[in-house]
Amino acid sequence: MVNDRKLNRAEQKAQRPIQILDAAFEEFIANGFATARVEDIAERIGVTKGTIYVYFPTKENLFAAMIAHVATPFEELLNNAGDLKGSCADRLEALLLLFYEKILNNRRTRELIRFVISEGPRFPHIVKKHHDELIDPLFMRVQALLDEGIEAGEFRDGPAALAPVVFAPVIARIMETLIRGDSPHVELDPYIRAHLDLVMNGLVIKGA
Amino acid sequence: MVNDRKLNRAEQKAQRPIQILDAAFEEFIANGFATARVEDIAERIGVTKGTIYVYFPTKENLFAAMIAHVATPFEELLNNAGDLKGSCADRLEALLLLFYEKILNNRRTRELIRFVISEGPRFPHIVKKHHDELIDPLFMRVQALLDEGIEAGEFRDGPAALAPVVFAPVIARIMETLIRGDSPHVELDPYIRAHLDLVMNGLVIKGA
Amino acid sequence: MVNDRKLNRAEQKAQRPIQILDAAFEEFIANGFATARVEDIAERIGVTKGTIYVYFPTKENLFAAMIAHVATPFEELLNNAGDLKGSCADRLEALLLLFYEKILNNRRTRELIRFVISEGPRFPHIVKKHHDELIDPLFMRVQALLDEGIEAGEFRDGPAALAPVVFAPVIARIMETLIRGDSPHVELDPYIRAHLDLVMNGLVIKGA
Amino acid sequence: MVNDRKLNRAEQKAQRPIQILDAAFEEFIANGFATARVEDIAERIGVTKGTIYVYFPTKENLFAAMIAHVATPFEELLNNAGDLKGSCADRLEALLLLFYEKILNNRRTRELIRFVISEGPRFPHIVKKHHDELIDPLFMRVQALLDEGIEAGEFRDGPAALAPVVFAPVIARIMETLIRGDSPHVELDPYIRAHLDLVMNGLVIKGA
DNA sequence: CATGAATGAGCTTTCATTCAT
DNA sequence: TATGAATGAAAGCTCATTCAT
Repeated sequence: MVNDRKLNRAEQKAQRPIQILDAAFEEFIANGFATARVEDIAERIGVTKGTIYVYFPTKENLFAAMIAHVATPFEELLNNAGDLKGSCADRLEALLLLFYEKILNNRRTRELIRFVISEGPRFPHIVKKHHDELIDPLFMRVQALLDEGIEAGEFRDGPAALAPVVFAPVIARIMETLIRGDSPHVELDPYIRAHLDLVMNGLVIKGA
Repeated sequence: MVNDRKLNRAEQKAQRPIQILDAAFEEFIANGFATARVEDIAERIGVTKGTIYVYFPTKENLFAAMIAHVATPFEELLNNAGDLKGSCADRLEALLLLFYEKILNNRRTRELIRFVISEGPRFPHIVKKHHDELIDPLFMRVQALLDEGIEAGEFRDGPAALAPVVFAPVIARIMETLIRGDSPHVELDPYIRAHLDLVMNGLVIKGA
Repeated sequence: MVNDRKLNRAEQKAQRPIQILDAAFEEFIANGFATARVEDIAERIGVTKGTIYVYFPTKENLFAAMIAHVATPFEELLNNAGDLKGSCADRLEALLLLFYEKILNNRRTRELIRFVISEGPRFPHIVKKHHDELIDPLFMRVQALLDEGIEAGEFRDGPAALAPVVFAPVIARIMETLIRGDSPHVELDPYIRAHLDLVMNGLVIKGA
Repeated sequence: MVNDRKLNRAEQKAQRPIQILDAAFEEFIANGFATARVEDIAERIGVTKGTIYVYFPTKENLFAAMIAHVATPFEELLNNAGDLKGSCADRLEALLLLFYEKILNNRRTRELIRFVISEGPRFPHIVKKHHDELIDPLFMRVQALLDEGIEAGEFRDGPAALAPVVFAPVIARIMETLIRGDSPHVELDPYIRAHLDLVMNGLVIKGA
């Protein structure tokens, strides 16, 4: 019991920075960097302003730490993307579906992209980090698969085999979600089906 | 010359609001709504803070007016989009090229989209207006062409014929431009070619 | 006709300062000196800010001129007060009634007193002027009549024969009107009757 | 001494709002609501602007709180007024003397009346409160005593028995004090004597 | 560690005043 | 004379940040 409580306290303290970062995430997406108030972040977890400054020296610093915090799951995503099996077309399809599930369908990743667009001009390192650690690896992953498919004679060797274009509908859907929230113009399932259908018909060599 | 001077007073007055809106556009995209300073907007056109308030009662009001100001060219765009000729495939291609030229390649339109994403949560009417007057008409225009192509037997009647998916690479490219500025990962020409290639191969019935 | 119009124009110009002072009076009583806006004063007479400054160099100056303007009728009041006839008691009664009619019942005089109280601390010369030209002469007038009545054996020679006390109900009624506006606690007629009754019973020697 | 220091923190915090209200009182009577500067209020107690806003959300709010603060002593006054003994005439005299002492002779009460007159048009709730809680109860108290005296055969049953008229010299004297400050036209003692003398001679039935 | 009173720089907004026309 | 665009000195208010407890 005593042990338990001690552990809890210690654990609770260890949790504090994470609580703060989570609260900061919510407050920053709701209000943007400039408009969000440190006091409101503190209030979300039932502490006072001063406490935030125990853990983070400035608001800017807190913002950067929050970005790093919510960007963490990417590594996992990129790792999972390596385990696919089957034909190149099957793997491309699986990869795109994985992106819909892990990027679009994940609030943190989605809102991270909003930060990149809205705060990017004022926080260039966020943009750089976002590309170096998320976008570029994703594109490379897709491009590698496209190249492999061409080599294997599965995909047409045309200009169409450009990762950013193949990937574009995922991006566009994220944007729509960021802008419209949860009342989309077109349901997600038909959207994904149309995306895959277009890519498969546009890329795959029919006779193959 | 004499004429120039004669018109000066009246003209300058008529120009002032436009000067302000243009300056506001620059300052707001550079700093966002909350961070932009009214004084800096004034300085850009060589007047003082007070002058801004002669024309716009509040900063928020100025922001909204600026949005309306930069959104004006849309009407022109949508009008131009009606004059296309040729097969459905040709017209779809022409339409997409027009979008690249008029939307992606137009700084105002591009940055307008950044505002929609970054300030949307705090200015919901901007989002609504943007959709009602820009996005929805564009999608409807594309969808109408897709439907016409299917009816005419030019396009496959598959799930792929979904306007947002066909249009997605334009959106994705805008996003990349917003984020990376003028140093793109992939050059624009090959990107466009890949987009059109994918769409044509994915949609058009080959034998036709 | 031509003559008529010319005269009108000239007259109209001569009227301008008076129009401004009247408008200033209204605006200053509605909002106080600090809160009243020069622009609103101008608007009341259908001109623009600049016009006010053609006639009055500063807002403060305008305020002082307005005070002098609305204080003008006092001279007339004090002159009228000299023409009374009859016994001292009759003349005291007539004098008090005259005050009710000319001071209480005159919006300009009433509001002038509000200015003395509310702006007095910031405009000491208004207070001085108000006393030298209005209050002191009035008190002296009343006191002279009281002294005359005592001399004549009409009034008791007691401490009660103090002008400010005899005059007090007029002042108190002005205050009530300033504060409550047009919905008095007690109607004016019974109030005046009570005032005169008290004074006559308190002052006049019954057997006389 | 030790005690002094121990209580310091908690006490100082508890005192802060009162310090602010007292400072606000001084600044507002010196300059009026519109002209008074929050920064000057802060300076009076050796803090900065921001501190005021820790305790009061707006200047207007501070003003209203200040009014409530200085109006507190009224309750005490009205309670004291109930303990009088003796004949109706004696009690009336005692009551009027009490008013001179507690209302005229109390700077807070006096200046409160200035606020009612000068800021009343912009703060109607102050006027209402002032009447409901101060003026009306006072008049009712006086009127009750007058009625009792008439019933008891001590006072004449004439129109003179009107509380506002009987009370008027107190009001008028307050006004004079507000306007002239500490250099009155007539000394207070003879003024009060004249007031009581007039009332007693005007009201009391001599033979009684 | 956590608090929260206090700070002060900085921003929006107002408005008396000026001046070229 | 009259205008009204422009000014700029305030003033109210906010909030990231500090620090004694």
